[in-house]
Amino acid sequence: MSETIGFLLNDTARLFRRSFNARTRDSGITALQWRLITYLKRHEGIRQGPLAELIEVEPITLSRMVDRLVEAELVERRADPADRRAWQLYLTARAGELLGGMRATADALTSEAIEGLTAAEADQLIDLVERVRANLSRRICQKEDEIV
Amino acid sequence: MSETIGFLLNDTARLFRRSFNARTRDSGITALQWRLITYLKRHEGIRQGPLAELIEVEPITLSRMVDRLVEAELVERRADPADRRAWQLYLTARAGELLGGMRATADALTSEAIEGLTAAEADQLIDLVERVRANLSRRICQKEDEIV
DNA sequence: TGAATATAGTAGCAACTGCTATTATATCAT
DNA sequence: ATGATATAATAGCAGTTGCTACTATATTCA
Repeated sequence: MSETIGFLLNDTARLFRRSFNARTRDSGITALQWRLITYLKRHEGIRQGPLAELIEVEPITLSRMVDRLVEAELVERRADPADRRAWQLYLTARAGELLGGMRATADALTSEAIEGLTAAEADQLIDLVERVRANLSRRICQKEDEIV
Repeated sequence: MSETIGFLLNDTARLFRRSFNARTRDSGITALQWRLITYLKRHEGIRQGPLAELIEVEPITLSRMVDRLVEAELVERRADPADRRAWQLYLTARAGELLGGMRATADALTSEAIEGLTAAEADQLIDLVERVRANLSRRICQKEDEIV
């Protein structure tokens, strides 16, 4: 049964996404797009590479998410004056407008998800998952090759 | 910060998948395909619908995973003699051969993921995530509509 | 300065996921 | 028995994710 943790986390994360997306379908924005926007909110002007590293996805994954957000007029790419290969990312005014409602939705979903957990248990959940993430994140940085 | 749990779970699950896939690339089988096979191992002859419900994905999602596994000659669809709309799913001999190696890989990855956690903490992690999953799963079954 | 190397980002391909709509078959009610 | 409804599975469309390979630009070092 030792594979349970990985599958369990995967299932739970998927249910989270599904629930969030079901509630925000009208807005046309998904859970993961919203997440990207919240990161961007605190790092305006960041380049794609560092942002990809920050949220631990591959650059190409981020690139495509940005494509869609630009298409939806939520994010703006501006040329980096210091490096002609790079883009700097900025939120549009429209993104700012969306943030409030999304936040309320996310808060409500989170409350429902941790229903029945004490505050201490919720804290511990976060702590434990963060430790697991750190373990896996370290592995990824080692590129898996050295492990065999 | 209350959206953290959802994102945290999502990130961690993704890192899990990535790590697993990096180790099993040679075999040509992904983490999620392997998971489906382990379920099938214990429910041979099950139909697609009930299996989709069991692993809590949409029927169409399962249908496509089965498509690929059939293509890879790991799963076999047999017509249900009692219902001409339905398929019964069976593992092939080839799937059985793969299971052993995969299991070892999954076990190793799990150990690394929970490195630094005591046995009690690992148990608690599973317990807490399962409770969250149950909360979300209940929501999904209510179809989200009644919640507004 | 000019060649080798590194970095920022993207293209093609493919797997996973779900929504809405559709087809084929089964069941139920009249 | 037949018409209405329900169920099993799939088709089209789209978002997320990552691998490998590639282009364009920057940096380094010889």
